[in-house]
Amino acid sequence: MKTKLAANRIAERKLRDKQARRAQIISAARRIAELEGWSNVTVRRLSDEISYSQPVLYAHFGSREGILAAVAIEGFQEIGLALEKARKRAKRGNTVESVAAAYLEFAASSPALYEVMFSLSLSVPFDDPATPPELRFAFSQLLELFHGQSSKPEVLSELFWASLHGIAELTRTRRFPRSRQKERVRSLVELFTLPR
Amino acid sequence: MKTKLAANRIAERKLRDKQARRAQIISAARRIAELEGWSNVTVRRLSDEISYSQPVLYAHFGSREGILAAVAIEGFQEIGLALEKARKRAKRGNTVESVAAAYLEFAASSPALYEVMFSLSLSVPFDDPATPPELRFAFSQLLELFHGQSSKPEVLSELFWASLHGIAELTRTRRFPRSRQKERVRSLVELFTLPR
DNA sequence: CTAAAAAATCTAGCAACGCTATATATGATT
DNA sequence: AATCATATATAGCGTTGCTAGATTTTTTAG
Repeated sequence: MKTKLAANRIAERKLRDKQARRAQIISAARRIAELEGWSNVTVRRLSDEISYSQPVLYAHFGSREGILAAVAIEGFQEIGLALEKARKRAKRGNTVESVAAAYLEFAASSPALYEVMFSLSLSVPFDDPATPPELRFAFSQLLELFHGQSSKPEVLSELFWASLHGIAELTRTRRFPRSRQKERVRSLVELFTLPR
Repeated sequence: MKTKLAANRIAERKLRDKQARRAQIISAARRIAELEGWSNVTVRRLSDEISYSQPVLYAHFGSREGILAAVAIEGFQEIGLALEKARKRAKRGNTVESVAAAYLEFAASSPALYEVMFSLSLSVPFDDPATPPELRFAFSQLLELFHGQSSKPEVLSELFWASLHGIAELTRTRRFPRSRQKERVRSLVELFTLPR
């Protein structure tokens, strides 16, 4: 009897260790990516950083891409929370602007994270049930914005999302000069808050 | 004297050969990318396809990334021409819709090409003089659309471009269901043709 | 026409990558 | 304390981008 309880505690500790290491790996990947780009996030480099051999990483994530996917999902969770916060904080009628600003702020402040969220081919439709809940939650924050406002809230929020993504991406890759960013956002908000 | 002329003809022929091979390489890269994805476009594979050894490719492009960049520029040239055609063909007042459709059609019909056009870090601002003319021409087609229409044509066309790019990208990576594509485009056109 | 010079091309190999079969060490069980 | 299971490491495979050096081909010049 006593042994069973002990075994349980041991199993729990092992689980904790496992999760801690998983978090370490993800965190190291994010840090390196943000500082040196994703091409420097190699399995060898990560295994160095966490002082374990390579196969340990493969036990956790299966592949290098699995690691990136985990980081991407963390990113979707964070952007979802950021958008929710922005939406709830905003004064009535200001939600679109507030959310747009939060979205672009997120993309600009963690460019590598944002990059991996969309460069990966984990690529599943947003409304698919197989889609990770973090993604659905993030998108639901955009949906929320146009819920009562329009006859086609899905279409409008997809469009809004596409616009934000386009701005974020073209800014990240330096196609857009940062100088006009404020005007761009102002125009965007105007377009999406016009009476319809 | 005769020798000099002969030397000239030889130089010309060499130049032609060189350009032909360059075109072969770019073409092979595009074909493979479109059929099997960019990860299968390796320098060895390309050197096989054109029946030359690897160093020849490096003499032409300097690096694998150089090859991709050349493909990307070809892509910008083509999309520029496609947009110009669409703009000129359109009936008065229909230009926005026509160009939007052409843009998305281009992205959808050559996804790998479109991917490399934006995934690369050749990344230079659009109005920078160092930017390849192919890019500037493509963007000028969008600028043209809002030239008289708005007080800030740059901002509006940047916004339009971002929206199109967002839609293209989120469709390419299957985040957007194709089913609503028509409605998305209709809404987009509405937004950008509203009296302002 | 032939030998030297130049240009074009290939061979062979390096370092780094993702990934894994196999061996070894560590920890739990009886 | 001996056995078993689990965790971890070593070492290596095949492939990649890239390049130094050897070799062949083409051009030039006597």
